[in-house]
Amino acid sequence: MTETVRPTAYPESDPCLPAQYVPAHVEQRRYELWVAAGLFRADAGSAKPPYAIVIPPPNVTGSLHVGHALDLTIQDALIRRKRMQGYEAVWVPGMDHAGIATQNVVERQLAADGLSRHDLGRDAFVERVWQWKAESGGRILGQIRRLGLSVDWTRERFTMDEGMSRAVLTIFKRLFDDGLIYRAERIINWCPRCLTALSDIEVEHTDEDGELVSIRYGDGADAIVVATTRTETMLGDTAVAVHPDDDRYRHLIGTRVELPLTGRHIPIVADRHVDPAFGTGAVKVTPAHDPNDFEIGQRHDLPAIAILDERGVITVPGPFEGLDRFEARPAIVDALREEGRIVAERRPYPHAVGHCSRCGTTVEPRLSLQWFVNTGPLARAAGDAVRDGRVRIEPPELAKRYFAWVDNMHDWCISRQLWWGHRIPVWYGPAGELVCVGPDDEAPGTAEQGWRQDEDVLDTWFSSGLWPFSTLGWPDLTTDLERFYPTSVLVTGYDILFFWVARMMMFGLYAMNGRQPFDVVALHGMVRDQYGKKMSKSFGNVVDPLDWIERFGADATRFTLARGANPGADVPVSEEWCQGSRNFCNKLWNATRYALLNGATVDGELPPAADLGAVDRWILSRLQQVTAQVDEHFEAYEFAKVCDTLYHFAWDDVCDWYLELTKPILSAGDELAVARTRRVLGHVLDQLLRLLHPVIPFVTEELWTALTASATAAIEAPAAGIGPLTVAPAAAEPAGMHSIMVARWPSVDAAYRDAAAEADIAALQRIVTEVRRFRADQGVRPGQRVSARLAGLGALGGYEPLIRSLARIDAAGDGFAATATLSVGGRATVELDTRGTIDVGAERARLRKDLTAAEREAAQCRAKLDNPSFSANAPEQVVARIRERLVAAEAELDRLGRQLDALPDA
RNA sequence: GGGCGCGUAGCUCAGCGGAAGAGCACCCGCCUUACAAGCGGGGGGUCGUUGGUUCGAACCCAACCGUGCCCACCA
Repeated sequence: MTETVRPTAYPESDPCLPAQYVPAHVEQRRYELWVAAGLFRADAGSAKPPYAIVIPPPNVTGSLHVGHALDLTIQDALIRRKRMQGYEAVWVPGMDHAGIATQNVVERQLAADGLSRHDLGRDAFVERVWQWKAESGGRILGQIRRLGLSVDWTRERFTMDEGMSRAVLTIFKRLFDDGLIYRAERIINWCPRCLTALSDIEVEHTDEDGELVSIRYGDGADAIVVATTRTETMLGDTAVAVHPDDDRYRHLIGTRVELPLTGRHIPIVADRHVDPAFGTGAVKVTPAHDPNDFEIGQRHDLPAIAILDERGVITVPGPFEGLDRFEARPAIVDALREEGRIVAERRPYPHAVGHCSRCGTTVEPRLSLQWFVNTGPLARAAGDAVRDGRVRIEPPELAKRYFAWVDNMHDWCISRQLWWGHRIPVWYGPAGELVCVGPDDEAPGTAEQGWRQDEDVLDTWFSSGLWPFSTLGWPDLTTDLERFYPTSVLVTGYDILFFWVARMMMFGLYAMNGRQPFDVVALHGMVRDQYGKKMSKSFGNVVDPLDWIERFGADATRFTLARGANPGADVPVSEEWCQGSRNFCNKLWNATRYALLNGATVDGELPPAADLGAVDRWILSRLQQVTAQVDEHFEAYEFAKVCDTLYHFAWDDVCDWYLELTKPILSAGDELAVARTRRVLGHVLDQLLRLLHPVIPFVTEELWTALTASATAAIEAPAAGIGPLTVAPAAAEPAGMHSIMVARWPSVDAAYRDAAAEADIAALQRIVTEVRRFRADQGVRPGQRVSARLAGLGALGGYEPLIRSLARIDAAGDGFAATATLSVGGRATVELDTRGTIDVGAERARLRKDLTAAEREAAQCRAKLDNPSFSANAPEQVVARIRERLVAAEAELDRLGRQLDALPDA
């Protein structure tokens, strides 16, 4: 099968790429080609091993920020690599309806028109949210494309779509039937602005300066002093509690005391919860407004008197009625003071206060009737799955946090007094019946018959917790579910380890009969600015990934993020670094350009190592090493190391040395050697581009296509340049579209590991660098020729022309006089004729500096070797290495000394 | 109040028991025929402090100082 391929980023008449890479010419077009060719689509029916990732669904509200870009880049890199490795890789995209967040956004829009959701009514409001979802969601999908993410668009899901809703109903019913979902009156976190219950994780604690007020309840001998930061709740007190063993109060237990301002008398009870050492050792008990007090109330059968309405306004008849809770507090303190009840005021008194994570309003503990998940058994299973190794958390340190959370989880309040979300599938009948409805059930009765459905919706995290299996078709036993569950890895920020990961674990294990939702949880950190500061709008350091994509390209943006991504570590980024990444892409572009101009090819077998020179054997050996390292780092989710390894291999080894070393070879005219090096050059770039493709997909695709296509063209029609081409896919690759996406992931070929070649080229590099350094120290102009004699090259003898070319030194002719000698690695020497070029003062200074260094080195080695404990305890290898160092240092000292003596006087 | 992590070159970080590293920034010199989004060379760190373990410590242990994050129903 053949494909017509048209290289696109450069004119057809010009066989060479332009000197700069322009991402905008490539990215969007290339993405559409990939989608059109179906390269992102997974086939559940294939025989390949499965590899699956579900996208952490972004909230439909808003747009993707740079944190998403990091998260998604990592996943794309994993998916693209596995796809190249021959896995059936599926990446399921989708979005989350984000109940409270989305409802807030739409309510704000309404508020701008002076409307509330109640003006529209429930149905119209929800309709309005769906409209917003379409608009906002479309923007996110566009961003996913711009980032080049290879998600399977045929499998896109939304947490509110029909299949997901069935999943929600199904699991709700099952949990209900198993007694793991219940309805109860409890103290929950209440947001008086959003007017809904919140779960524990939706509450953010901050330390605030409050006031600790000590109030005397009762009078005379029976008086008792309590301390509180929430003075206004005293209106709802129904007891005072003391520790049963507290001698100060033992005589009061069972008596009643007057509650100021109310005329009520409340009992003094004994409860072990009270800490006698804190404050006065006596606690006011307000069962309706404090979780601890609620429990004390339960134990002592105390009434719960609610004093606040849902907006936090005092409802108790009297002088404080109608006051907001924060107005009531000072008012009540004043009133108590007037009565002489205030014993002490401590201010400021710092203590933690909970805030609604969505709007920042101080949450109010409120007694109300809500739905809960009994998390006990679910959380235990979620912990065990990690403890017994079925699920691996990466980095492992973060597992401690996971356990701390999962092992101490309270029951989960799942009902929300919102309109946007999955409505709780419970109906209440005329006689107080309660019926939980599953996906296949009818409503038990009509409104006329007196039946009504629960008004509340479920916490967003309830449906997100089903994501890894509901997106694959659950509750139906689909092929996707069978093939791709458990998913391979979950990639997300450590910030939602509790919010989301723990929920998915609980539900996944429960719904899928003990099978975990994913094998690995790979956690990354937060994107920060170049000083490690958190990004914030008010600080003005927020990076918009689209902005970077437009200015530097999607690849540069991705590379910048991946380059900082070590497991669990925060990722600092800056515009300068993104520029650096852009430069790197451009470097690859130009390296390929060089290769194309010099006839690099991927056609035909790679020559066996035995037929190759040291330069080619060296770069191939390095390639094997790098391939192995990249694999290792990928498997450890160490993307920063993947990038670092490839960056240095590409830039230092390939560009700075290999390409330079091939220049003399390719122009030497030995046809066979030229052909072989062209083949190696083609191979190295081919493999390098493949290794980089997961992280920087666009530029690698563009270059790889050009490299593989033009090589064929050069053979078929060397003179014609590059026109539309007919390219046969290389035999070893899967048939289909010619794309690096379906090219095989490089594997290590031990036959090309070559320690000798690596040592030889390392020596060559040292020689060249030494000469360059000498020239720079001496101020020898780059264009100025210096003649030199090389000796002791050994195996590098054949590379003298290369060395001369790179170091810019001429052969020694008649009248050559060695005036300076460089010794490299105790083996090769370079004698230079520096007459007319040398700066004697500079040379003397250089020699003295080197001499001092050598002296220090020798002294250090001697000190070690003279230490009997060292030779007794240190491993053989270490001792041998120190001996070698000493020998080398002494030889160096000798040489430098003689050279210094030989130097003419200034 | 508990728990976790981090302090290595000006900035961001890698190294985690045997000769102090990278990127960017900085200095010097170069339009060397793939690339000035580039090339060559260079300076710069008693690896937070103080003790300890070891023949040997940036690396292990302890304390302290600084810093960040997470969890938290002691009023």
